[in-house]
Amino acid sequence: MPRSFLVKTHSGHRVPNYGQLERQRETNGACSACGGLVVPLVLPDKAAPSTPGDPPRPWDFTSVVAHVSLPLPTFLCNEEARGASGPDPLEVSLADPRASRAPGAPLRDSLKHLGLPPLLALPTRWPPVLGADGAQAPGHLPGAERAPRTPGGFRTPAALARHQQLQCHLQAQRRFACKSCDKEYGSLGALKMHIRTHTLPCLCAVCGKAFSRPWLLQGHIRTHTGEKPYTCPHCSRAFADRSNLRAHLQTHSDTKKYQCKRCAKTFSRVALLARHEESGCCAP
DNA sequence: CTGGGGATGGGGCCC
DNA sequence: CGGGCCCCATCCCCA
Repeated sequence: MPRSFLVKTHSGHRVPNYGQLERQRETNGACSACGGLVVPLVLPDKAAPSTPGDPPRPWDFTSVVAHVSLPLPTFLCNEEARGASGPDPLEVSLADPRASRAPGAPLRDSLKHLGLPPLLALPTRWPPVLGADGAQAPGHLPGAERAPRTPGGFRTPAALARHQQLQCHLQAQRRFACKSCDKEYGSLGALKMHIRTHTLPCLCAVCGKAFSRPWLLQGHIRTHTGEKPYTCPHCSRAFADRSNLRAHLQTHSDTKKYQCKRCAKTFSRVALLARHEESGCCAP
C-alpha cells in the first residue's frame, strides 16, 4: 500500500497528543465493526489556530465536528455498514468533549504494536479551502477526502478503498502470540489451546506422565489398561488409537496412498515413502 | 532396508 | 469459550 499519503512530519511543538488519541481508540475511536483504528483526520491549519489562550493542541476537534454533519456524498464501508446500528465512532470520538482531556497510553506504542507507521496521514483542513479560481488553497492535502465522512461513509471511492485496505491490514495484524515460544495464532482460543502444550495440565494417575489435553491422557491410559476399542473389520486386529487403526487399514488397501515419483512404488504411510526416498530409492 | 504397530502432538471443527 | 472429537503428522521401535 502506498504510504506516501499517510506520512506527515511534525514540528517539535506540534506533536500529536498520543495519549488523547489512544483514549479515543480505547473508548469510541475504534471501528465498531472491524475494530480498526480511527484517528482524527483534520488538523487545524496554522493559519486557523484554536481559540486564543487555549494550550497548544494538535487537533482542533471543534471545527471538525461541525464539518462532519455536512451533507457530503458518502461511500459506505461494507464492514461497518453491516453492523452499524450505533453512532459513527469517528463522530462520537470527535464530538465527545472528554476525548480532549484525559491522558492515556501512548498511541505510538499501539501503532508500533500493530506494525503501522508511527503516524497516519492527516490532512490539514476540511472542507478544502478553495481560492477565487476554485483551486484548493494551501494546507489541503490530497488525502483530505478521507477525513470527513457522514456516519459510516466516505467522500470518495478511493477514500473508502484506502479505509478498507487499512482495516484488512489491521485484521491481519490481530495475532495472538505465545509468551513461551514464538508461535502465534489467529484466535485467543487457539492460543489457549497451544499454551496447554506448555503447562501440560493432564496428569496420568498411574505413571504421572503429563499431557496437554484430556483425550491425549485417555489414549495414554489405554496403554496401561490394554483397552483397544478400535477393531479392524478385515482382520479383527484391535487398536487403542483410531489413527493407528486408520494406518493399519492402509495395509489392507491394494492402492497405497503414497507413491515414489522415481520408481512408482507405493507406500501406506508417508513416513515409509520418505524413508524409501532418503535411502536412495531404487537408484543405483 | 522395509513394513507396520504403538504412542503422542497439535490444529481445526463442532457442539 | 471450553471440551470433545477428528484428522493428520511424527517419532520410536520391532519383526
